[in-house]
Amino acid sequence: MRSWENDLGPRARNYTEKLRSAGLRPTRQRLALAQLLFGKGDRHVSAEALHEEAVAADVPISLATVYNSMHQFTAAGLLREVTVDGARVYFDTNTGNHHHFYCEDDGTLLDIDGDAIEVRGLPSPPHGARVDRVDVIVRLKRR
Amino acid sequence: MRSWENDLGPRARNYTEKLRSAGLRPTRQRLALAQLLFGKGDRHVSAEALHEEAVAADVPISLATVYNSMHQFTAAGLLREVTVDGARVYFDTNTGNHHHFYCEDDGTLLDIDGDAIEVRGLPSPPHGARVDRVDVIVRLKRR
DNA sequence: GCGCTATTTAGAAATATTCTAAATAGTCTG
DNA sequence: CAGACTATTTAGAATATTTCTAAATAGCGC
Repeated sequence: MRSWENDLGPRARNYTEKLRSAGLRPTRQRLALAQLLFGKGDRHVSAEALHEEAVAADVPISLATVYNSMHQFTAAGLLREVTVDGARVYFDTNTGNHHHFYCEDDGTLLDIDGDAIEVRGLPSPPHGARVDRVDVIVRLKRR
Repeated sequence: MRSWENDLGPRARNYTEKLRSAGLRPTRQRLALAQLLFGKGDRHVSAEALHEEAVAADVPISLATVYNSMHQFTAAGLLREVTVDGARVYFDTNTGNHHHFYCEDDGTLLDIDGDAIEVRGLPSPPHGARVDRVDVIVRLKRR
């Protein structure tokens, strides 16, 4: 038995269902990514980093598939994209109401509970547009 | 007399002073960019777009110089970088307290006066970090 | 298992940005 | 204003991230 099969373990069925209800076939690659992403706590991860994790866990997967899957997960509401610097996109496993601290020095992200924050005085959107989401990014520097 | 010299016109001295007080030599390229950027109202512009404008105005300038200058202007506090989607960086001539509407359909940016908005309940930053800036991005979709 | 289609893949391509080192242009001095 | 000194600009190569392509593979229903 190969390692990636072993690693999926008894939880595999959970993600199988999760993917199926999102309308995504539970392939080995998507199951492995789901496990890495949702297996333990909220995460902020780049495609490149996730690919490295998968490879390190002996899951054979290409970078293109990681990108494909991340976008499919995002479209299905399983992930959210976070853009904080022009350089790369992070995928956030927390899809609930929340915002972010962004540490400009080391590029780390930290969740801020959405219920803790209130944004007042927002002007109404221009004609013909509706508000899709409000993102608050608190940019940090080392003191 | 070449066109870019002509185009700089009587305002050139203003930007000369503006650049000098920012610690930047008033070169022809920087003067032309300053004119394009600050000549009329607040703007959100990408390096590529600004380069095209300059070329269209018969200002001989390379894309590398546009990038260099934008970063120098930003470091000098004359511009601000705005990141809304991973694809590119916008340079914003409004360096005051404000936020943005971002139209996801066509990529346009619109300023929101910073005094109109209040963000309440912000948690204190993690130990050793200070808040550099709070960015509010209101993402819009067509209705 | 068979066949159908979705998915994955390697590698090329596209896009945005940065780097390099050689040429050019401001500025200061006399 | 010529000469020298250094900052700036430049073309083009390099890098980084993400997307595309079309060929191979793998789920899944029968």
